[in-house]
Amino acid sequence: MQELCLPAVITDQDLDRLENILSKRIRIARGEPLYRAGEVFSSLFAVRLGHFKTVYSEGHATKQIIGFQMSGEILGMEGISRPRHKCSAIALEDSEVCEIPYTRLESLLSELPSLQSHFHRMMSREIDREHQVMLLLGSMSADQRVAAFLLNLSRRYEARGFSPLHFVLRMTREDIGNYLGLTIESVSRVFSRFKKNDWIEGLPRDVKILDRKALEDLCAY
Amino acid sequence: MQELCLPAVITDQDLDRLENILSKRIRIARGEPLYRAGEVFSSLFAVRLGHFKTVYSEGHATKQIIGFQMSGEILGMEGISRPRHKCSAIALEDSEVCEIPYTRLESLLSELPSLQSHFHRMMSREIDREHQVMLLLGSMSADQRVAAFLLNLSRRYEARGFSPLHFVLRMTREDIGNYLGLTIESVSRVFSRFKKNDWIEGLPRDVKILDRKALEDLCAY
DNA sequence: CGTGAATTTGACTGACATCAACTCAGGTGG
DNA sequence: CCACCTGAGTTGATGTCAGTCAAATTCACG
Repeated sequence: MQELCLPAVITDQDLDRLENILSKRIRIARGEPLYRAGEVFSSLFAVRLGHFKTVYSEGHATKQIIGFQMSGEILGMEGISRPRHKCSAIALEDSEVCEIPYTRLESLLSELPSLQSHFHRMMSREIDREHQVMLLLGSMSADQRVAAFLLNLSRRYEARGFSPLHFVLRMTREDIGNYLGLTIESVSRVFSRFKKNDWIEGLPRDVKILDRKALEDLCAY
Repeated sequence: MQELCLPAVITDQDLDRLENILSKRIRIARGEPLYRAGEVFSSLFAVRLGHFKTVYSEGHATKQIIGFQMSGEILGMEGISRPRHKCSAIALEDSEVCEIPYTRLESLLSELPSLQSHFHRMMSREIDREHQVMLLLGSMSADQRVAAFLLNLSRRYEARGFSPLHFVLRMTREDIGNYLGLTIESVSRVFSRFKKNDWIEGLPRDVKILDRKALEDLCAY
């Protein structure tokens, strides 16, 4: 339940109803899609366990990774506006989600003003997150992008009670590069540079942040 | 009222109430902010007349133009998640908006399921729009970005009943460059190239699209 | 161990940025 | 009415950061 960060004003009775909606759990194996671009939208999903990437694909070859989702985050909000998903959500490891049928959620929102308000904040936060990515893609150097990426993961793990300075990258260099608008090689070179500066260690997948401030200063510049 | 594209199922009585909320009009002179980053969020705004740009500013020098809004589009949704705006909305010409006090909108949404559903689709569409911008910034060449930008404007003017092939750019080259992650000079060079190819004419501000297909093919590549 | 995928590293290239000069339109004041 | 100014836009010369191509290395897994 904490995934939705429900405000305290919601009553136990309300929670029961929400619990009811959230009851259906789904397991997704590593590499498998939770949903695919083109499929009919019908539910949101709350990540319970594991990690996902969401991939936007416009027509032909062009693919863009829109974000990486970890436990407690919501998948599928981009589908609300249209009959069909325009993104795919792929599990980066064996994962588990709760399905939230959208029509049932909507009727519940009408009855629970505080849940409605919470839901709107959640969508708005997604918009805000994307603004940050646009800033990153629009005006940061390769080094700044990777630093911002690491700091973002760091903050999110910290918010979930994990170490903000030591975590495992669940995605490949290719995924990171695609997300940050860089090539694999550039991402790799930046990591090597950070390592040489003693800002991080333990690559490739296992990351220890040694000098958080250096990374922050780099982004702030 | 057509700005919100209200579904037909809403009754006249409902409309009266919405009309009530939307009654307050505000005029904004060219170059003036409708709201500024840091101000307390309290309302959404529906653009009635004119054009705006929304600028995201993180801390110090970094500014990123997030989008350009024209009549019929909604401003301020990024503020819902937080006490204060993180964007500024600046009028690109003398403009007029309707203020939509957010708390009143929220209570109305609870009462009108179809309006609620419409509002969610609107936020989702904004998320989807930003995905497209991320694709553009993450993996398109300078030429493709400018072409995509022109085609996007073209479609939006067409949807409003204006000519899709002849319109005026309300924003400067600097604004366009910032939005597309390019410099002024690069934007200018791309326009010149398009002009030389006879794909467009009538620069600088007045744009006639002569070969829409060429632009589309360029993006689709 | 051996095989293929992921990652790193190096040499070279190219697209866009940077720096700088120039053009043009609009507004102002003499 | 025109000289002047200012800011937007264009164009050219040069520089650089990240992409491309290629090879080496490490890692995961049978």
